[in-house]
Amino acid sequence: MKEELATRYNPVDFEQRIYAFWESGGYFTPVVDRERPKFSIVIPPPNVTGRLHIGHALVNTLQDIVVRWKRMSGYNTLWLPGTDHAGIATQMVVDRKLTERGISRFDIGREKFVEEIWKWKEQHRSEIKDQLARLGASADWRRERFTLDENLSRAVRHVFVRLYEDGLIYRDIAMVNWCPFCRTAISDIEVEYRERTGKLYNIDYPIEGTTRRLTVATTRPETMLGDTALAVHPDDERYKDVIGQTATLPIANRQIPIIADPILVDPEFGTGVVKVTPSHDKNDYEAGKRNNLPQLQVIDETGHMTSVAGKEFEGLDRFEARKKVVQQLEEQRLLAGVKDYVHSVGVHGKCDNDIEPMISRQWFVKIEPLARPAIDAVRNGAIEIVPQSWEATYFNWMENIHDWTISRQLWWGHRVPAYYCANGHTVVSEEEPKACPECGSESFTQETDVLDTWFSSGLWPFSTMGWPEKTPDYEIFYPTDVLITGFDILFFWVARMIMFGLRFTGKAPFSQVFLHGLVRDEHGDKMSKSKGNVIDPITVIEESGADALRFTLAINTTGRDIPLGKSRIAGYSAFVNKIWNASRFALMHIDVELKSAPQIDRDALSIVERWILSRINAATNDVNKNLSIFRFDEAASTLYHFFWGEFCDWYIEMVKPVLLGKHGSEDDKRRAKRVLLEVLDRSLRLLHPFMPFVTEEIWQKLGGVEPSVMVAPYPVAEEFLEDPEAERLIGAVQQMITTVRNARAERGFTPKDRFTLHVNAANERDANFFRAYSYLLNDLARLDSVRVNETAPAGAQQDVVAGFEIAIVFPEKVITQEQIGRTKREIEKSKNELASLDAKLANEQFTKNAPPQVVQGAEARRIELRARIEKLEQNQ
RNA sequence: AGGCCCUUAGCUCAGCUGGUUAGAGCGCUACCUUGACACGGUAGAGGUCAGCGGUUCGAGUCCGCUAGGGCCUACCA
Repeated sequence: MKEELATRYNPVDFEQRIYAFWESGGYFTPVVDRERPKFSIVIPPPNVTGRLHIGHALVNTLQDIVVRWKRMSGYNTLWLPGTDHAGIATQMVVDRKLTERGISRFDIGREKFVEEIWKWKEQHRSEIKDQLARLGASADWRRERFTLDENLSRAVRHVFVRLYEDGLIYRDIAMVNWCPFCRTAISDIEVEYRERTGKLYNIDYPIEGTTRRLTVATTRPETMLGDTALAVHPDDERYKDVIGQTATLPIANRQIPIIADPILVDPEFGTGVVKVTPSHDKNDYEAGKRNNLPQLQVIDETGHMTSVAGKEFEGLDRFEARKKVVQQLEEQRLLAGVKDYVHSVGVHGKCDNDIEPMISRQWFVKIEPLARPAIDAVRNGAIEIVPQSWEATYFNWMENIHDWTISRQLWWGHRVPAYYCANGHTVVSEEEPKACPECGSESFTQETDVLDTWFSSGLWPFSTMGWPEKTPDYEIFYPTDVLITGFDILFFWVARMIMFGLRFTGKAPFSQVFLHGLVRDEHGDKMSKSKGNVIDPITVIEESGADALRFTLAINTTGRDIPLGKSRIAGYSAFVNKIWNASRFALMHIDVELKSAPQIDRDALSIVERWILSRINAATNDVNKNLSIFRFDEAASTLYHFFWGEFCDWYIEMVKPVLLGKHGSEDDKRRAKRVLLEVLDRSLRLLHPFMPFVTEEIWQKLGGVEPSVMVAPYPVAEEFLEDPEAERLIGAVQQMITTVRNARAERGFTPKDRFTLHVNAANERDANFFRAYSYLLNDLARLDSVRVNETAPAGAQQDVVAGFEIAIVFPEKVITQEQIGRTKREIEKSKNELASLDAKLANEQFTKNAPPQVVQGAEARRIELRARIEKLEQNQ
């Protein structure tokens, strides 16, 4: 035998050593073999911007559970890891670092800045890898990818060119969401809306040639400098007469038309008059186009006022300009009122600055033709979303999808593969063109915009496999099987992968999507630095071990939010400790190695052994079933209760007398050791996907054939291990033991006091069982003897347990008040239940309509209740 | 405004196609240092399943309404 397990469970002692053992053994790497059934999955690539948080710990734990389970179940398994260049996020972080050093990115220029990011990226990539390794992620690091790798970049250019040639990518001047802080356009879904209490300003616009004024409400008075019309509803009686007249725009003193627009104006809302600012509001932009209104840009791309806004406003920050406009309106007595107003404001999710709608020239993907097949794929079942309720959200978004703004005015990312020749012609091609096909010019400048990060991550499942080349990896491992990710990136990422995958590979990139919930604190609140409830996974791993963290995450993953707190982790850390100690106990007695252990002779097993094998078989069945439907919580819970509640609490206690030589023969002992080894081995293999480190550390001591538990076969349920008789009899023994312990505690006896237990068995087979296995009752219920089918003396406490009449003979008749009250309550409860059962069984509708087993169950229960009531009444 | 989801023990949650006595973890109470484990063992207390109505022989589970909460999308002059 190998050296023994350490006395204390201390994960820090072995987790990193074990990970190195796996990695050097090459167990994470699948074979390149087209014949073997495969299972493949790609990681949602973390951003290269920093430390992994608890959400990463969750998503990667879940993936690793599935991956280890599939690998052990015989699949040629690939888990492909990697990182995302995360355009804006990464550029922002590096920019900030430079600023701390007193350097502006504009000082060093694009090329140098991008070099800086690459340096920074390289360092963080390895940190991310290390952190995933600490978690136990069995990803194939030999295939690690990065979205800016040469191969992946080629895939991006290829897709861009094909979409352009198909007319699905176009360049246009349009109103987009602009972040004045990041100085780039962003797409609609990158805008987050925040409820905010602002002000609603009522501004009077004098009508030219009259004394009448039209009052307009706005939350953004500074944009009035760019107004080019006022609008009313054509059917609004109040304003019919002013349509076609002109109003004076205050401050700017420009004349603007009063127009009618039924789309823009809701006569029920506010004053029914709207100011129209085509350059700085989405709806006004559309209205401007409908009515041929001029566009006046008064705010620039940095959020400052332009010269168009007027001399005294030029260069002012938009919020400063707001104050100044309000002040001037007040002075001119044109401010009709100000009130607090709660509305939602669009901010850029990455930097939290207010979005500025802005007209600019951008690249777009015409998305509707891509969305249609992606909707169909989910609708016809080619892709299954779990939990299914997310499908509604998916359809709702996909069916109302808007064109995707893909260009970003950043330096970090995939540069748009469009080239402009000296004569202004545009050439879109994967490589820089030699000559312009239109004019023959050989001088080109490449588009400076880069692509939205999600454009490249949308190709992730196949670009990482070598596509557009038909590489062996692509042919073997694509499409992938499952995608596991958070619901928060359903639109950003999942939907885009489906659209691109279908269009370019002709296949759905995965057949199942599991969307997990958000990790929250133990009270269900969002984790945030300001609340101080953030749990750092690496700290947890250092304190409690990766296995405890993983198990806690798994057993709380239901498809909704996942509450996580210190006390929970402590609870499952106790479980890992329990596994450790139970294994230590087992290893003290086990004296053969797995690889040389003799076959178990099924016919020679004791009932206790048949029972535990039947139980682990049921657990095995349950775990496999639940893993296949992503019920990580159920699978983990089953293992928890099997190992602790059945294996430790009952089985180990039941075999102790045999192992310690207090009961049975040497043969019995040898067989008990063999079964103990069997159950421990199966348990460790079952538990391995959830807690890979501790199971490996222990399993190594068992001397198995395989070099690692991670490549040992995952147990599958076997029908011949099911044993209803053993479950019935051992179940009865357990209930009897509990009943005796209960009576002992309630009558105030100590564990040293011994009693006699009488058991009545209706048939000889059961009677023989109780005679042969009386040592179980004697030992675990602390009895002096068990009498089978003998008449119990008067005064014994009678009961019916699991269908057997029992009687406990106490050394003296001690009945406490507690006991009397309890018996009364028990009798009353049983009588109530009996009454309702009687009524039920008397009802023909029930006996006729209910399934036979339900009726039979009710009848059996009635018989037991009657017997029990009779016995309990004798105790009074 | 539209959609999705939630309301079950003190706390956080399970309860799969409706079927015996509604479960778990943590917390709580009492007892126990028994030769794997006090990160332990044994026993126990604790629930009108948000409310109302309906379908059914039977509802925590299905349907409708009401109240409260969360999330997403759209809009907000």
